[in-house]
Amino acid sequence: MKNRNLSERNYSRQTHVLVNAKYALNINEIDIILTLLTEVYKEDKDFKDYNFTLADFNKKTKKTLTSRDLNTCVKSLMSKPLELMVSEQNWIIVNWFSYFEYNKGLISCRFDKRLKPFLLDIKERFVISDLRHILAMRSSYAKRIYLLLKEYSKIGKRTFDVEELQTILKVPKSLKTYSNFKMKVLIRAKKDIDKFSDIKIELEEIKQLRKVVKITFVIKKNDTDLKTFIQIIRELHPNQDLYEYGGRMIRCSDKGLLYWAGTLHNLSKENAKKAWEHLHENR
DNA sequence: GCAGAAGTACTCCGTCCGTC
DNA sequence: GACGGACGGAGTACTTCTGC
Repeated sequence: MKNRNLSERNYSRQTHVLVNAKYALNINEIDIILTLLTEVYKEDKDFKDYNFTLADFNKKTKKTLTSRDLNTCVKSLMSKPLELMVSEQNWIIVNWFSYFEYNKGLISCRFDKRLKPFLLDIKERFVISDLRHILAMRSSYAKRIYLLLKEYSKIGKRTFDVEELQTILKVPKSLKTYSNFKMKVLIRAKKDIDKFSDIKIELEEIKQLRKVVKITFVIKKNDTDLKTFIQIIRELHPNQDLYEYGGRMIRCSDKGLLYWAGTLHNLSKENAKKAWEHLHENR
């Protein structure tokens, strides 16, 4: 079996149809899918078998999954197909993966071939997402809503019927009640998206009498200031390689100071300022 | 008064983390 | 990598509030 570790790539693309598919997954299930989507390349003609170690997966996602966790997660994932609405007269119900194997620490899997039109050789509307933004979010609904809104970030807003959004997210019965839905889904999603992603959202409720029937998400570029950005890096990526400058890797200490990974010496004040501005601009 | 939103408290279960 | 306990998020149901 050819072994190929996970790449350091963080970007993936999905078609509009796939982003808007109806499915309900928990955090780890979504993270597994989105992590493996970063291994799908634009020029790929077909899906490959992805072979990697559990340690490699944990390294890329900053998780600490055990083989037991993975087993639970994959079993759950394989029992939750997604529903793709290609058009009004054309829908597909399919699993994300055709198989998932774990053997002595080595994981092997392959996306289901039915997903090819939605992940390979994409010509229609698609969404590019940065795995780092999505992995940081704590709510599974935040991850889904982020992808749904990312597609419309250039337009600046997206309106959903409340019921339509609940259907796409496949929320349980108790979250069909708007107050529960707002508190457990919308507000939590806004909090995570504002804090961790490249967009910021505002919620506008459209009512018929007293009933909220539509929600408009107003989408803005997240201009999180440098101070907050440094705080996020301190919290989420302490002592990890951030970027290479002049052949040397730069890291951030848990105190928020940038240092050279090789020598452990702090950057000069001037270099640190330039480096933070570079990281902030390219976040 | 009624319908729907808002708020709160509770349970359950998955995830995380420390230990081995 | 496995295990067990702690913790927090998800889900649920109930009461209170608000506006038509």
